[in-house]
Amino acid sequence: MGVSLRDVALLAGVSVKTVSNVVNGYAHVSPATRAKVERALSQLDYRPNLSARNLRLGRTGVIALALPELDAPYFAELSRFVIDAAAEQKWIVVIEQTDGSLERERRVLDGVRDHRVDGVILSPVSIGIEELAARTDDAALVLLGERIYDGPADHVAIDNVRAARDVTEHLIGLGRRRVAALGAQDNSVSGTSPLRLAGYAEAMTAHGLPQTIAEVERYRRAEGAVAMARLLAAPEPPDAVFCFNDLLALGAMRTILAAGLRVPEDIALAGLDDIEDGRYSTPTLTTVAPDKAQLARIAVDLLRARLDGRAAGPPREVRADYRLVVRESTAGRGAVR
Amino acid sequence: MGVSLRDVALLAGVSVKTVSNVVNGYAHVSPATRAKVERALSQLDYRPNLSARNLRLGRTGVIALALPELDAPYFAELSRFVIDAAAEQKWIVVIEQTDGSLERERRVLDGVRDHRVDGVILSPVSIGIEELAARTDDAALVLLGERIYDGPADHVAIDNVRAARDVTEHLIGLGRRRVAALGAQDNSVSGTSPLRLAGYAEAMTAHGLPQTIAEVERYRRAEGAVAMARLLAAPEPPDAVFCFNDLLALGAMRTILAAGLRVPEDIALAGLDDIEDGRYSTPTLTTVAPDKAQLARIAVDLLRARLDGRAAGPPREVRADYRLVVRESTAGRGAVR
DNA sequence: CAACGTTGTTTCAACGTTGTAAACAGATCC
DNA sequence: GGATCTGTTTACAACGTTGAAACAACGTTG
Repeated sequence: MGVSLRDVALLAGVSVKTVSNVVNGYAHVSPATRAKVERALSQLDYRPNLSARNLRLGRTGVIALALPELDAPYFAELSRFVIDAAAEQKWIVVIEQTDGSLERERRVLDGVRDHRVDGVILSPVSIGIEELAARTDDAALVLLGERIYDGPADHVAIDNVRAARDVTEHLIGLGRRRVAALGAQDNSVSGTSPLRLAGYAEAMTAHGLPQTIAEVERYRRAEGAVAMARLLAAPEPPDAVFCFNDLLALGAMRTILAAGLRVPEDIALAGLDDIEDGRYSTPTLTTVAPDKAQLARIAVDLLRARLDGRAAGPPREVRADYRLVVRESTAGRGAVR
Repeated sequence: MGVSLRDVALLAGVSVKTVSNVVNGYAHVSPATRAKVERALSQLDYRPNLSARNLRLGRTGVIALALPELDAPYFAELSRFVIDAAAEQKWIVVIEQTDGSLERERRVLDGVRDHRVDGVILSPVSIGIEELAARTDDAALVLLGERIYDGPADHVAIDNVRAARDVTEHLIGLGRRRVAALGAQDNSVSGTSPLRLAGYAEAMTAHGLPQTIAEVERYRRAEGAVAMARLLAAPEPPDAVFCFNDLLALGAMRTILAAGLRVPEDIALAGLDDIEDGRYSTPTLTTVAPDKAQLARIAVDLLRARLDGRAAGPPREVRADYRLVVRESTAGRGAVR
């Protein structure tokens, strides 16, 4: 085994606890001993044994962030923000990919009981409200995203319905009338698409416009491209498309441009997520930008509240901000953001 | 805190150690007590405290797998195999993305000293042999990939030079004479490209053929597409291209097809990595398939050897197998694999 | 029947850390 | 000179676990 407090104490000629005090920055240590200890510390290159510390403190200092997929840019970007927000609490984040599988989601939650992690931030896909409610552990848990509202745990998300309505309104505001929605899903695993569809429908209905809906299986570029091709093949192709996320929009954009049509002149295009790629596409992509940093911070704060104040309290529902970012794909090339 | 052995022991009316014995499947426990204990165990839903166990055993049961990027399909696929191989040792794998940054690579190695992980499987990019050799910790470390050979730690990789030569020979064997290499890098961070370039050069020289080399910055689809466009624009475009990985090849394929040329009739195309996408592209992609499962298993085995037998021993160099997988992109559509 | 082995169970100590409380030294006060 | 306070340091115990050793009960052997 490595160097322990005992070894350092022996070398410095003080008690183990004094070394511990120095390591933890305890105030009342005389400059002389502090110097002495610090010399011994660096001489032996002491590193605290985290297992021992965790055992003593009853906490691991690790939280899990469980997401359905990491290769989706939105989740990858969100991860960064969570890691940063957690770092401020001196927490380490382990990221788990669930693939949306029930078994994996369960296993992540078990991590709390196994004392592997102190808490979990979960973007649930398969696991149900009932099962979450049935869990007896006092697990600190924050739910993320659109799948579960008013569940048995703290929850943070943007207002998807309103966001979708805003984008749709924006497209209608450009004078477009044949505004299509791209990204509906009939496999109801995702909680996202019904909400965004609802927002779209609200806006269209409010303006007395007919709805055109293209379905996809998954939120990926390729699916966006294929679905867009179907829309183009219709007798009356749309003059604007609201894609339920940016990846779909980028796929759709490729199809439109490949067909010799122009964005936004022939078809205006908007997405949702504000991923990096959309800022550098040609044309750049209008989108809804969830405040990812805020989202992450809220999730971490909710977790901390549960961990600190053992105070149970009812689950909290929090909305994160978002803003509509108008770029070239709805404003014409060369337009200023 | 949760349920401890003590709680279970109290309920079952036995000693703490007996409960521990049952939990760990120790042989000499009478059926009667075992049943009694197991009832108490499940009644209280006991979960061992890993911090305590780790402290006692001096091991964490966790290893780190540190890769430059996870969104590259090759690394993503490799991760799976490492996780599986580690699971057989009852090890948990935490995956760290280093982005090839020196600081992150160092931090991963520090994980060993912090008792966060028992060992590390690292695909090094920035860290140098000298620094690795200078590390005083007895860290169990296995290096992966092409960057460092004959370093101060165990190492496993495929024979890149030979693999590259084999592919090139295959292309030449098709009767092609203007065989280009796509994927050279002048920023020498990657250890991969010089090796693959050397293999290509060996084969070309052996057949007295002139070399054509296209450079890229990173191994991504888009770069492959752009580099291929440059090759096509040359006065004498190639009739075969060996791309240094599959992503580059898939990018190149898009460019070729978009230019109205046929694969493999006009230009034969081969990659290296055998990623999923290449099996479903049109045409399917000829490639070198490193035995990823074997690669992963060897890495894990090397690590285990270091952890079990404290026996130091000199660093070991191991070569993993690979095979040339001929698909449509060099064998004509409809050809059998 | 004493010595010995086997099986089942327990006691003890230790892994490295930190909170609590107490001990200690020195300064200040009356 | 004793009491009190402040600042610094220490002894102790405990977190939950498991290896080593001890122990008890029982059967086997010479």
